[in-house]
Amino acid sequence: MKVKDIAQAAEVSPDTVRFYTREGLLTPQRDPDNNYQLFNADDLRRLRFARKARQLGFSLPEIRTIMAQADDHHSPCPMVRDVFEERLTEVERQIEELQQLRGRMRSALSAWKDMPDGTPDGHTICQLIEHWDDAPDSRECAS
Amino acid sequence: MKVKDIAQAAEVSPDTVRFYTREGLLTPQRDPDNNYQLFNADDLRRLRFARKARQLGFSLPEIRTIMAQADDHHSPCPMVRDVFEERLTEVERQIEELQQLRGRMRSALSAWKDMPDGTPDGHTICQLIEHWDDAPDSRECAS
DNA sequence: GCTTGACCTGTGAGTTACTCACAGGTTTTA
DNA sequence: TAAAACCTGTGAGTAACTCACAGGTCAAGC
Repeated sequence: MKVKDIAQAAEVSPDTVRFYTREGLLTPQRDPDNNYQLFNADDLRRLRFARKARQLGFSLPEIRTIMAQADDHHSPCPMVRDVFEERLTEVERQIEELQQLRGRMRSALSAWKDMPDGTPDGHTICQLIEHWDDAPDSRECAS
Repeated sequence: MKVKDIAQAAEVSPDTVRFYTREGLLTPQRDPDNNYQLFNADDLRRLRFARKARQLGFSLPEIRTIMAQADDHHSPCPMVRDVFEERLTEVERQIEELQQLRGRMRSALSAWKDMPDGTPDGHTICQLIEHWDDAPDSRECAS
């Protein structure tokens, strides 16, 4: 398989394939004639694995580590589970944050709509935003 | 006010102040003696406005445009509202996505915990991830 | 045999909103 | 007066790609 083939098979862009290769996640053979990269079924499995791991929130360095451990016949289990749980916590934090943001945005929009003719002047808008209550996460920053 | 003063007043880092200045969001005077940047109350208002707009999801270019329109005595209203509604939609989409991700992660973790001794081998983990059902957003990609 | 188009190669830069580092000048404090 | 704390501009680093460029290779049609 050449770049475009494996890219299509894994539903990613050829650029992503090249990028992953540069990053060492894929290590294709070379066609001695033309120096083209040749990917095999194992490369495809690794690429698909990488994509799914990305969807689950693993970073590329993490994925690289997992793959390296698997290649060395070590179980990447404990590490994977740790990272996984960290990621879950992070995802939950992000959901909270976004939900709060959504709430603030909705009340801003309704404040907007309650305006006399629905088109306040620039001043009013600036005041709306300026008098926004300071983010609830300003206290978290100290961590 | 010098950099550190305005930074403290707006609760941001001096680096952020310098960055915003570089980006043209702030246009301080200069002390002719030492070339230090001198910020006034208006700069502080702009900085606070920018920070709050950022919390509401506006990008720096958007904020720059809003401020420029306000400076020209144009009402930035319609644009602001449009951007705002787009951002709200985007935030809601992100919440959905993260909630689905959370669901998938939780079921992965529980599948994990149901394993015989809680420590499956690398193979099992890889299979867990490899047989992950392809992201629900793979259909959205076509847009 | 030759042109055209699609593919390949490596590399470097752009994206976002900062953050950090560096090297050197200035001001304040002890 | 010396050290600490601030200032200056600039350049690089962050994550995970994406895009662009310049040039090499290959398959198909004429």
